[in-house]
Amino acid sequence: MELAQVKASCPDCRLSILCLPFGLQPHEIKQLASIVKNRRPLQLNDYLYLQGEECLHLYAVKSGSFRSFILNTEGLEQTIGFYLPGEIMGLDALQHGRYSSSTIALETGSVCEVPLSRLNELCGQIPGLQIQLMRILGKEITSDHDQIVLLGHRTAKERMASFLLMLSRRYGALGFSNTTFNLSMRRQDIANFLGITIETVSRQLAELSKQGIITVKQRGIQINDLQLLTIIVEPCSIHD
Amino acid sequence: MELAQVKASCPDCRLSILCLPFGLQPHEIKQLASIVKNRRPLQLNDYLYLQGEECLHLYAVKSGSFRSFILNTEGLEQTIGFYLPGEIMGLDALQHGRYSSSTIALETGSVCEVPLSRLNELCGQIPGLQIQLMRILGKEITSDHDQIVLLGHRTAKERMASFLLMLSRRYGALGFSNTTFNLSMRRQDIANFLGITIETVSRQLAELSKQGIITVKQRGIQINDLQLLTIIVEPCSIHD
DNA sequence: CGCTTGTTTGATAGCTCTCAAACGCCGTGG
DNA sequence: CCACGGCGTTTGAGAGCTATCAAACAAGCG
Repeated sequence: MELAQVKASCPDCRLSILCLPFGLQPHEIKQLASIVKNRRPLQLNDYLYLQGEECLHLYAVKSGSFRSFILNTEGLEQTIGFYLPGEIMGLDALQHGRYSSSTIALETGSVCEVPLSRLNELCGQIPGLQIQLMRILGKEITSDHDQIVLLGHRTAKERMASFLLMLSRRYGALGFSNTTFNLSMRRQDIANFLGITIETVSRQLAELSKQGIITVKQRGIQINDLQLLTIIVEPCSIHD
Repeated sequence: MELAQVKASCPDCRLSILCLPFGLQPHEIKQLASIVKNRRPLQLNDYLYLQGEECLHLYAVKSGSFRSFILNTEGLEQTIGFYLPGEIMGLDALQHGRYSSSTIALETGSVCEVPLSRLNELCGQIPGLQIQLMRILGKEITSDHDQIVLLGHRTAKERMASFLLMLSRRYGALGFSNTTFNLSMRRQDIANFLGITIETVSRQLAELSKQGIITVKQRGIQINDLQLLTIIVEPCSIHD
């Protein structure tokens, strides 16, 4: 039995400025909250949804973190992305109404469940909600494009630096430290996401650590020099 | 002076089943057509829009083909995707209202210009249009995810085969031959898109040609064995 | 015909993968 | 409290794929 199918409280949620309610009037946020439900918390390795499943809901991360991945014909996982609080999951189902990836909890976490049909109705009534949904979709697209550039044109060191900077920015935007954080994913997940092997991830982290740019303690990451990390990603040299 | 700023004729357009009008009622399609304008044709290497420019319009390809790319801090182009007739360009601007990539004509072609503000209004009035726009955005996201998988986990040969199959499918969907077509892009564009070098593109095409799977004559491609090409992309082996 | 641009082909170097083994953390159980 | 085993991670050595560099080749055009 579902225990926690209670109404969400978007008006009081500290994540609302990153999430669907952004830019809406208080009464509109209440309308939105009325269709959103809190799902029972998920534990490590619980599936939020499965690839191929009919998509009836989008999900917003309330707490914890998630990993989405695609299974190829050989049955191998290929990690597509990670989700942190305030981010929307399930957007890849909008084309055909079925999730084209699976999403799994990387740690204990909770999500808000948004019924797709009700959301579509509400978009017709609240122009600002439609705009914000478009913005979120646009963000997904631009971040996918960034990932395409990363995978197409970056070395292992640059990928690793870029990954750490991306997490730094996202944690920072959430109000957490942008220099000290814990990785919620395994090395294997990072490697798969970056299109390299876990050995290469390990070696690049060791290298950055040896240079003093970061400090690594298991899942714990401390960035000692954000600027150096940025320079690795964007050499800014002028040779064409 | 703009010469061809005439109204678009979505109701008569053979691409409408692939494009924004899909699923709409005839009178709704007329409404849509009333806000869409035909822009003057573009020639090879004409820019449709520039990265960083304010986004006032989305564009649908009417004829020809286009390439979108991102300039990195070193001034190097990184090709994000190619657009064929019926496809929508500019979606990556929905996040911030500015194009995050540039798009350029690969040959003489024409586009339909869709004012973003009018489109948003119309989405509020026509639920089906909002749905279809979501579907198109979802398609962009899933195809970006496919590209992420390709760049993250595929060899040069698999990338080349996958690229040809993708074009085959898209040309087929347009009613053209799915086995014989001309590449509108240079080898350099293909290489950049696939995250490999032009020499590798050339070698892989030569290899596929030597195996008799395809026949290459300059830009002309003929696929002699679609099934073999598919097997290269999806080995379907069962080892985990 | 010569120039420019784009493509193909060849030889070598280098980055990352693969394979292998050691290491460390952490739970369980004696 | 400590031994043990499982899992994830780190480290090392060698191979392989693709990039790089170089030059020949083809096509289009004045």
